[in-house]
Amino acid sequence: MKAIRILVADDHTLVRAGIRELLQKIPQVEVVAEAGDGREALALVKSKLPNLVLLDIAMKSLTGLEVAERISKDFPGVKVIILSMHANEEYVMRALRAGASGYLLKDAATAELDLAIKAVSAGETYLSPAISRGVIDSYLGRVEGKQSPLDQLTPRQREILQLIAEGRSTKEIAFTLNVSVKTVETHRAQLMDRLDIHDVAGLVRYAMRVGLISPET
Amino acid sequence: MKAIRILVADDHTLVRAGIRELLQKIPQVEVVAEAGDGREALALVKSKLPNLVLLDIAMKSLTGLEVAERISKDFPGVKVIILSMHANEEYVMRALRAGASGYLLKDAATAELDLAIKAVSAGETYLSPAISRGVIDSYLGRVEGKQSPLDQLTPRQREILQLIAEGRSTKEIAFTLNVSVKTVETHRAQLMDRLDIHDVAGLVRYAMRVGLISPET
DNA sequence: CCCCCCTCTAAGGTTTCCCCCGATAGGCCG
DNA sequence: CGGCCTATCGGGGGAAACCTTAGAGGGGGG
Repeated sequence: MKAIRILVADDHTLVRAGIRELLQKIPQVEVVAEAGDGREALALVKSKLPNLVLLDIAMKSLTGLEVAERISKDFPGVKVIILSMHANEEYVMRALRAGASGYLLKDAATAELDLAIKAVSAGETYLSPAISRGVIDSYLGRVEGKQSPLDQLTPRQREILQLIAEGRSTKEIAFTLNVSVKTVETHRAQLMDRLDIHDVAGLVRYAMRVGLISPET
Repeated sequence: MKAIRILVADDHTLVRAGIRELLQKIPQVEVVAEAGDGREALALVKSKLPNLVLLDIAMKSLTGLEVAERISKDFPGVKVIILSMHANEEYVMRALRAGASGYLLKDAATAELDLAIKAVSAGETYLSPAISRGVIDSYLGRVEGKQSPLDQLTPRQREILQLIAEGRSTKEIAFTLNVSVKTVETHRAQLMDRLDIHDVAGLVRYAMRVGLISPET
């Protein structure tokens, strides 16, 4: 049986290296690339075509959720496991909706990593015990998923909102996304319109509320 | 030469295991124990008497900073390196004051781990480059130290920072405070200079960190 | 099948704001 | 007294935001 080719994406170099070491001890697993942010992760998925991607949820430039969404759209064969520090139900829901096959807490047992990878590779879904509990509860309680406020934005708008909230200037954003400054201006105007927020400060606070960025970003 | 005996404390099992793997690849380093929270770390220091302790800053029951403080009081021979995700200057200062000999960012290069351990074992102090910069700056600015983050701003500057973070425009602020737009601009420029933050988004996040505003504001 | 809506892209023109310079006046401290 | 810090303003030029308009492409409904 051939090895499972894995891409690891996490913005903290040490954590990433550590995970990589752990993975290398698992037989039939090969780490083919590492990414330090969301955009890089996406590019590497394209070029390396891994079988599975381990995505940290809190990354610069594109969140793990955003990346998961694109992967499952553009590369349906590539499995995604979200790595997160938080058992936040909102995150879990968004992760699953974004097409992730697994959601692993960073304080999971080491053995879970192995388990999760094997399960997901086999086409199943793996959730850390601490959160599958919550998902089941919510399944029993309400089937109707409450929609995230971010759903009122297009993916492009979310992306630009995140970059704005990270403090990037319009020019930088335009350069990063390879579009013109005018385009970015339009997106910003439109997303501000939709959110009914008309200043940068409000955007930053909004982005923080919905988890697009953290205060330390 | 005998091995450096190390204790690793971090509440995320996966991260801890990863770090352990990284450490085991360094010659003359032996991981003698792992702790999942602050209290456990302290107990293990007592029973295992390691030469060096790697402490995550964000731990349950006792933070890494508190643990560091106790270690340097009760076991002055035990060196401490703080591991943190944030280059937050406040944290760095508290860590150093708590007796830590090193402050390592989790997004540090893998090689830094080795470097830091060697330096600290030799009685020196190691700070990740990204933060030693800030420490040096602040050393050059004020030798007597003592700054709770907001204390470096004048009352007027704090007031204006808060209004900016609440999303008020320069013009509105000027009107509210009964001063000219130019005055507000000057204050803003000066406070940005002091905080070394050069965009509104950064100001908003800063204001939130220090509690000047809340996400719901 | 065609048309309309949505999304992403973009430009031109106007307005507003930001930044770099400088300046004055009062308070505080050695 | 002579700095140093704080708070207060202004001018001018360049950069950025804002308003309007619009085309290309995808997807759904009549």
